[in-house]
Amino acid sequence: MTVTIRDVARASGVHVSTVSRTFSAPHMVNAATRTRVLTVAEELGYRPNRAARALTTGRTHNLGLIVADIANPFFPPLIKAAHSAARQRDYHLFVADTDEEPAAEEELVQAFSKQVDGLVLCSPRSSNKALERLAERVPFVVINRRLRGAATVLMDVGHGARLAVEHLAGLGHARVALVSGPAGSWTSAEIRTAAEQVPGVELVVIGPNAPTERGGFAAAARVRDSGATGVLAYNDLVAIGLIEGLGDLGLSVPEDVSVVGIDDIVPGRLSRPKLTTVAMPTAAAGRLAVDLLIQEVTATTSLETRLVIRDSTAAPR
Amino acid sequence: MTVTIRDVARASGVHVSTVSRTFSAPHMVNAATRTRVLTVAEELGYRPNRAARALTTGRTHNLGLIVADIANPFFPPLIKAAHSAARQRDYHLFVADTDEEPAAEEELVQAFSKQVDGLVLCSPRSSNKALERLAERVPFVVINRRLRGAATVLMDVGHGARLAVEHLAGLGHARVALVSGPAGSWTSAEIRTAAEQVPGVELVVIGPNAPTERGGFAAAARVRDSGATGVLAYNDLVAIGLIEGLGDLGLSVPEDVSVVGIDDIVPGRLSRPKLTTVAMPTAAAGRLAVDLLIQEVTATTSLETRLVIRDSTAAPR
DNA sequence: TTCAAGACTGCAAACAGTTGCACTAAACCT
DNA sequence: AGGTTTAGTGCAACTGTTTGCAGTCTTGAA
Repeated sequence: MTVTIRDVARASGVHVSTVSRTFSAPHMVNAATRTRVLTVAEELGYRPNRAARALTTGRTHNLGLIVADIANPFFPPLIKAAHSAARQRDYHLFVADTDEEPAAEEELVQAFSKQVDGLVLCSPRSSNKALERLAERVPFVVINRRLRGAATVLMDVGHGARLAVEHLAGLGHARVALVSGPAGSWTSAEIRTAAEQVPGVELVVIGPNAPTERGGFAAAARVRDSGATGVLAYNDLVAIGLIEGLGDLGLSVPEDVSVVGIDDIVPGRLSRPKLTTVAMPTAAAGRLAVDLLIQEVTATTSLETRLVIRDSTAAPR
Repeated sequence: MTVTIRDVARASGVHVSTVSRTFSAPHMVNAATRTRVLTVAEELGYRPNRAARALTTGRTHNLGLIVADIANPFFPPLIKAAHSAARQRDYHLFVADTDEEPAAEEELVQAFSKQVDGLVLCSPRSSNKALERLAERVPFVVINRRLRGAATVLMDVGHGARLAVEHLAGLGHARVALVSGPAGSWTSAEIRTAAEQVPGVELVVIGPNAPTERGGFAAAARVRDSGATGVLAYNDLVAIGLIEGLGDLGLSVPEDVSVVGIDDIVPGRLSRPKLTTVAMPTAAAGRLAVDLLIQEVTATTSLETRLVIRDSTAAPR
């Protein structure tokens, strides 16, 4: 049925080990034999069975990527970039979704451990010690979370948040609301610390909030009541929801309130007004994580973020 | 290093075959032995190696999903649903992106063939004969394309398009523009045929266009010149681009022109005006495709679409 | 001419599991 | 009591590939 290395060996009159070598160590086999084997293999449609190969070599040439929610617009560009980086080096990529459940995370890591050479974990929610335990089973790199001992890829939201608040300050906003994310989120803390350090603006924190449109929508009244004229939202979805909520309260953006989001997801570019936001280098992060994994280097990288100014910010009235 | 079936066998005083059976055929082993093996395995942290298992059984318990572009908002909900369906039955999912290149498609199918029990191909662009050839190597189910002999999951865009045009007609639009997609697209043809069948409206086709915002933006002038007051766009991105383009020409939606999109992607819900659109059951399609694959049934399914009326359509002036 | 080195290639033992077959006891029938 | 079934377990071959070792054949040098 399926054509194996033995079929190729038989058909080309050499031993299986020679066939094996023409694929995994071509320089060790005579040029003539090599081309003969290669053409026979081509004719027969032979492709080495990676699973079998993995058995002896211990390398599967597979990688895994675990995210909280595939359908969250933040992740697809990251997944795409990771896939492309993996593909370039002839790796295949498992993708998995934890549905925001930390338990699923651990389960998935375990399940993948024998089948991949490494994993990329995006913003993992598991405890430090759980992660340390898992690190013994399979190498991984973590995106968007600090974890000593593991390779990490960070996106410098802090810097981005500061840029955003400075931008608002520069426009003349003296009172800025921070519509924060879920309690205990590493990113949320990072944003807050950075935002607080900008001189000349009074920061009022509103939250915690769900990291969704609804979260933003629900925060609208509190934003209005805060007296802030500028807002930094936990992410673009929150920002979009907030803009809609403010609209329902009769406040328009950017005329009455300026809003800046974080992430630079596609819907932010498409919604009206076009969202001013902190662009996260998600594609770069995905690509880099995969490269680190394949090269087996343990490093901590911090990727730069930048501010994308569009139509949701302006000078206060 | 890594704990194998032999370690478990030794530690629990039975033969490897018994350990093997306690995992893959528990009813064949004595209850007492079974629990003993199980606890030992747990202590040692043993997990069966799926790749090794695949070697003898021929089943990998892996599935593959190939899409044109992971970052296109149309796909993530489908991927997520496919993943969740796979996970429920203890399958792992490879995800791959062809970057819109048919050649990559064939290459990926080949590369995956030995490593998966089946593949899901979303809107494959390869030729019929290429697909037929590939079908010999690995079972697959096709989404959004008719292919005799293969299991297919269709979403009935035709019906959706008809609903959309009827909706416009019902509002009083007598002349409707169809801003079509790329030449040769199955979907595009499907939409057109259906739209033409609605009585009482004059249909003008504008296209082909790139299936992106830019494609829609670029078509704005031709839409204005067509004299149509209602528009059905190839997809939501095109619709959003078109709305922006019309805006730049001084035409507002829905006051001057009504626009309906297709797909019901997230940005359509978030942009202003909120887009009236034909909802595609992408999640259902992903889930179903995986189920068909796992159950190895060859069926042709057509999923219903429905019209979601929001703010981008109204009666003409 | 003889030897050593080098280039290829074959042999066979892994890798981590599964599974048909054979074997042993115990239980069940007449 | 003797034969038959049945449950449980072990044995060993097999899956497709890699790889250390050993063997053969050239080739070049002394």
